Amino acid sequence: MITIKDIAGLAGVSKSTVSRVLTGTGYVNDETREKIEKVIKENSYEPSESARSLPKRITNTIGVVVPEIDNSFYTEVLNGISQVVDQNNFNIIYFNTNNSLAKEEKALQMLKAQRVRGVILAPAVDYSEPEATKKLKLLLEKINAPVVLLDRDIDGISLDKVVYDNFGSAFAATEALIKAGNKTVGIITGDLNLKHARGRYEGYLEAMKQYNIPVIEKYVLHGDFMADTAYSLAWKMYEQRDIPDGIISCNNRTTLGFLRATRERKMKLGREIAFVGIDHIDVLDIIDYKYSHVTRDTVEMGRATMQLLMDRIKNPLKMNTVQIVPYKLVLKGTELRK
DNA sequence: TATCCAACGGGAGATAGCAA
DNA sequence: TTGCTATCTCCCGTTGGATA
Repeated sequence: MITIKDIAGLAGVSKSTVSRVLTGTGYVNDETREKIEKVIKENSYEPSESARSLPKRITNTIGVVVPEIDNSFYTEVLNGISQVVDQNNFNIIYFNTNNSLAKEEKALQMLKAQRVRGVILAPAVDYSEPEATKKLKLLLEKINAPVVLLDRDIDGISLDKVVYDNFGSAFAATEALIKAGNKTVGIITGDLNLKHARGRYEGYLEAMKQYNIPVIEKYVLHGDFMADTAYSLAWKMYEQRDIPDGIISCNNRTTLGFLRATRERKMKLGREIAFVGIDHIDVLDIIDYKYSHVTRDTVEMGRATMQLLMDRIKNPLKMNTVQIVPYKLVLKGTELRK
């Protein structure tokens, strides 16, 4: 690896003169500057960011910790984050925790060691246990950099956050089914140990209550936000030949699992079962697959999160901000059972 | 004005010193 | 001789102060 010392040796100057050329500070003779720039170009030298951060004790690196990097929701959010990062000449380190608390703790430890400028955290778990929350608090304090929560909220920790209207989105999905004339409405839930999953379930319950539609327990399919689980639950429901008029699913993966089972059972959406999913699945647009859903601007959600972090870096003393990302109902006819 | 020296900081790797 | 711990050295780029 070529270092500033090598460049200095090749140019016949000290490394501090090279440093002044790199930073554009201090006095450097024009002839010497040109000579150094020539050597830098010839050797494709690029300064080490980690070494640059040593004297300043800060970096221009942002740590992003997400629970499911393979979930298209997070890839779209990361796209938004990257856009703001690029505009501000920062760098990103990504960590995927696979919804594991241990991996999340390890990621945060590593971000502390990297002396990152800020952290965007989409928590792996619910932190419903006070001990776990206390441990996370300590960990975040040690990082000594601003943290913004993404998508998943944590009770008992005061931070900037960008979260989704989970309650409202599930309410809207359920209401759409009810307004379409469906008399029985079911739900494939997420993992109800998670706060955002409970929020969506409560939105469903509230819509049912407001429209005086009874919640039938057998139509409440307890999932975990994973496609395979939703697939098994839907398959089992079809096998028993006892299905509700309509059903909502609580995230993109749940929708995929449900749609797979529906296709395999040769059931027709909007004819034999009405359906509204939470989250848009862009790959289905490619094959022009139409299904009603509640969507949100995920790229904008990423941009807003990163912008919030930039604001916090610039103004550490400002009041905490909570941004709630709005939902949008997109009806394609599958909400209506004919 | 132009250039150099040395300190800074955290971590990795090397070395020294000690006990078993 | 081996294993462990403590200490030292080096790495990197930046920067304040010294020097020519």
